[in-house]
This record gives sequence, structure tokens and C-alpha cells, in this order.
Amino acid sequence: MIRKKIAELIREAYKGCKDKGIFIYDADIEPIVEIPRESDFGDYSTNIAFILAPKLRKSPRDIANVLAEHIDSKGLCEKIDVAGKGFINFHIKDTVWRSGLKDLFEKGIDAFMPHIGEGRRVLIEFVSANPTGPLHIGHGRGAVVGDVLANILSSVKYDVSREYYINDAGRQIATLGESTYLRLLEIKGEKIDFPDGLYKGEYIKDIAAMLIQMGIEIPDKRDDAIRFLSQFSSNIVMEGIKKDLLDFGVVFDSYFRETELYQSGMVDDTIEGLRSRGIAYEKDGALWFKTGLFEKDEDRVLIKSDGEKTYFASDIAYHRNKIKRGYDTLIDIWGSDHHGYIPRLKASLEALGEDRERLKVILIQFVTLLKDGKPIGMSTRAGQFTTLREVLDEVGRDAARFFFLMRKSDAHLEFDLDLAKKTSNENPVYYVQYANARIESIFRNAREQGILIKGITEGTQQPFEGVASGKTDINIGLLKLREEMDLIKGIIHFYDVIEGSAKSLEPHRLTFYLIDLVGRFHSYYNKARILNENSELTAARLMLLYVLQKVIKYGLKILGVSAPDKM
RNA sequence: GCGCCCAUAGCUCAACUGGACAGAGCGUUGGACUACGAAUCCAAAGGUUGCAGGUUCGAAUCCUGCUGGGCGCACCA
Repeated sequence: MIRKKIAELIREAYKGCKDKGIFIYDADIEPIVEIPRESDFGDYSTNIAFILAPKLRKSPRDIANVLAEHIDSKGLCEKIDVAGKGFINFHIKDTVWRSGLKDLFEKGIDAFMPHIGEGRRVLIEFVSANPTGPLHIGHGRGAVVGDVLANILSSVKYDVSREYYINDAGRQIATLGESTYLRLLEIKGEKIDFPDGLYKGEYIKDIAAMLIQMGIEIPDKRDDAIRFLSQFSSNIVMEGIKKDLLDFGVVFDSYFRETELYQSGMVDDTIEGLRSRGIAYEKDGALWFKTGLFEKDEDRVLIKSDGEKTYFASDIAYHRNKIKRGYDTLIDIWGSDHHGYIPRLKASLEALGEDRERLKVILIQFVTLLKDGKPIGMSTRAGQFTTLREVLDEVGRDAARFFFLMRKSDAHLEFDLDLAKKTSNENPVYYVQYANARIESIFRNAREQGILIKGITEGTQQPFEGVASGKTDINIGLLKLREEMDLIKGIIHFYDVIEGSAKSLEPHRLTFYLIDLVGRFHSYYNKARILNENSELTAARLMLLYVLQKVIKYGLKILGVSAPDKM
């Protein structure tokens, strides 16, 4: 909120200088306003003088001085000074921070959310694991990143949909059917030599056993049986996946099936479009896509010489379909091992006459599970992968989600099972949740002490009406400890964090913010008493905690982590 | 061989996308509860940001070349 105003002040000052003929450079400026590391450098700072220096042919320091003189802070700033070689530092008045707090108290958190996504539709496609086996830990990471990103984008008013793409047309499903078939024969007493390339997980045996238990008849002919079992097994597996996701707090708006693309003719249609534009050509009996027209990449096959279409073909059709459904931005969340696929998919969008930048791919790096300080290997083939379900059962949803959000997604993640399980100070999840519980506890004590607090409930705008002294007005001017100011500033930074997180598509920023925010609270708590002899001061401090708790809960809600009142 | 990603305190990671003296947590050492929850707080120690160059007012961040790790490069999915 304040940050934007600072940027505006700089723009105005710049314009003033331009109008006066002090600066002879016509272009508009987009000043970068940041929060300096050192508190001595003020609350906000800009490097605009450095940017302008080469254009104005003056020293940054001179430009900063002139600009600073022309900034009318409109009562926002205590002082504005020029430091270093040309930074302009803004020291915001404490009263401004406090009234920001009061605004949040009176109008609620939502009222000040930046509406940067207004009127824009986003489709986030994630997880999209083939229904051939249970979700493993890597899928879990992608699931959380996608889910939280969707929450973040929603909070800044994007119209967001979550979609799961089911590859149910390819060979993998047939392989699944074949695997089930063999297990079935095995249960019936046949000696089976299980070939490589089939799925060997225990869950296949479970499915086979289930078939027998339910007395389901399968077709006699092997091919028919496998076809039947493919469908049956993948449906069972898909149900399991949905259940895991649900328990993980991830719910999709839609499931899109690859077979639908074929049945509706969208794949053929798309291929025909590419062919007629001369972007697809035949060679060696196959149909190729001219990736080379758009990327430094090899041409790729759309239709194999045996007439079968590749995944690439259906993926193009799928993304075209997404655009047709009216989404402005397409976000795909993939495992990082698919990175090589990005150029050709973007190229295909371009080939279809779309803006390739509409597609944003977020890569999720691998997760290494640690137990007793040692990595646990995982291989789907060998059937000893570590499933999301196991991790969920082991450490719980809150810890699992939080841990996945503690790294930026394109970095490897070491997931320490033992640490995530600990209910101790080493576990950052509890650090944040504890703050909320602590605040709640203070509210409980306040009530017990007879400090009149009217409904600390959502939607009530004046929760502290009639605090002890009988006053309804809260004197926020009493909040002047350094720790109180740090906390207030932290609260107001929330909006910058959300916006930054939404623009960069980086959910982990919110996690770090929350840890930092509650750290400020814990320090404050140890420094000052909330409930004290001075009833006015008590009221002011309770109000501060009230708003703080709202922000913590809001943040945790976005992360999909619970905020228990007692723990 | 070509391409993408990563390398930051003993460990796990940040650093607002090029900003000012590189920050947290864990671990180590020392301190703070007979009033609001010690799942907390305060303090100290800990760094040539893998190496070598370059770009500029300024580089962990951008460019080049190495070293070491991950992943891609199918008429597979």
C-alpha cells in the first residue's frame, strides 16, 4: 500500500523536474521501490538515480539530490534523504504506519488486497500424474505448489481454475492393464515370470485381489481382458489419487481426459491446422512438426509411421483447447525432468498463432526424502517408491505442505521426515502456528480478566468495543515501542509479499514472510506485556494482535495449513 | 557431443529478480519463566557466495571459460 504511494511520489517528482526543464529526458520511469536491508536506510528506498544517470548524463548523487528536493511527501515521510552514491531513502512517519494498521482493523485484510488479476482468467494445470500408480512424494510437491499458487492468484483477484490432465489414452494405461492381468493369473495359481517394463507395485496385487473378491468377471480373450483391466485399474488408481489429494488439501475444479481430445476430434483438427499452414510435413511415413521454425530444437513427430499419434500431438491440442476455453494465462507445473519439452510446446502455441508467453511452465525439482539423515531411494519400477500417502500419514498434512513450500520450486528439496515429525522448536510449522495459538490464548486471558472484548469473530469490525476504560476509540498512538513498529510494518508488508509472490509465481515467499512476521511477534511478546495495568495501552495492543492474527490466519489459509487456537 | 537447472555459514536454505555491511533456522557456546503459552526470547561465534576472468557507479544475481552435481536430448510415455 505505502510502497505504491512512494513509487507515485517519485514519478510525480520526476515529472516536476521534467516540466521545469531540469531533466531533459522524455521517457516515463518505472521506479523500483524496495525495502532496504539496513533499517538506517529508511523504510523504503529507490535506485532511480542510478537508472537515470546514464540517460541524463549526470552523477547519480546529483540526480538523487535534485529529485529528493522535488518530492512532496504529502505527510507520508518523516524525512527523505540521499545516501551512498545516490540512493534515495524514505523514512515513513510512525503515524502513517499506525493509521495503516487502523485501516486494516476497521476494513479487514481483504479490503486492501491488490487487484492485479482483475478480469484475468488463469488455468493452472498440475499433478496430472498418469493413473498407473499412487502419487509419490514428488507429485506431492507439485500439488502443493500448484494449489498454493492458485490460492495466491485468487487472493489478488485472478479468476483461477485448477485442472488435472489425465493421460488415459496411451500405452502406459495398457501396461497397467497387462500388469493387473498377470497378477490376476498369478493369484489364480499360474506361475508368472514378470517381464521388465511392467508395473510391479503392491497396489497392482491389491487391485487383482479386489477383482476376485468382488467377483468381477473379466473377458476371456487376453486382449479383451487387458483392455477391460486397463480401464478398471486406472479408475481404481485414479480414485486413490483423488483421495490422497483430498487428504492433502488439494481439490481440482476439473479433470480433463486425454481420450476426450481424441473423441471430440480436437487432435485431428489441430494436426490438420498445422499441416495446412505448412508447419507439419511428412517424412519417412511419419508426420513431423517443424519445431526448427521457432526454436533451436529438432523437429518432432506428431503421427508415427504406424499411424499412432504421439503425446506431443495431443498436448498441442490440449493447450489449444485451454486457450479456446478462454484462459488468458496457462500455468503448467511439471517435474523438472520434462524441461526439454518446454521449447517445443511453446513453439506449438506460436505455430497456432498464439502468444507463446501465455504459457508459463513452473518446474518442480526432485525431492529427496531423508530418514535418519539418510536419503531414501525411490523407483516406481521396483515398486519401492515412497508414496505421498506414506509421508502424509507419517508427518501430517500441515507439516508436509509447509515443508514443500520452504524452497523455491526449481531447487532440490531435502525433506527430512524426522524433522517434519518433530513437534518442537526445530520445526518451523509450529513456530508459525504457535504464534496464532499464543495470540488466541492472550485473548482468552483478556476475557477471563474481564476486559470487555466484543466478539473476536470474523466480520465484526469493532471487536474491542468498550474495553475496560469504557472507551470505544482505541488510541493507536500508544504503540510506539520499536518492536511494535516492526510488527506493524511487517503486517503492512503482507500486501507487497502477496503481490510479489503472485507476479513471480513463487509461493515460497509467503512461507518465509510468515516465519519472519511471527518472529517479530514472538520478540515483541517477550519484550512487552499485552495485558497490563494501563487499559488504554492494553486496548491498543490487543488491537495490534487482532490484526496480526488476521494476517497470520490469512497467510496460513493460503498455504493450506491449519491455524489451531490451541496446540 | 549439444541443451537446461543447481553450487551461498558445519547442515538445510533466503536474499524483494543488478543495489548499500550477503541474512534466517538447525547445530555449538552463554543468558532470560513464582504475571499474558519457554513449541518462546536475547546474545556470541561462524563467509574470499565452487574456481578464473569480464560487463558497470554497483555482481551471489548478467556474460565467457573451467570444476563438481542433477536432468534432458526417441516414430517412449
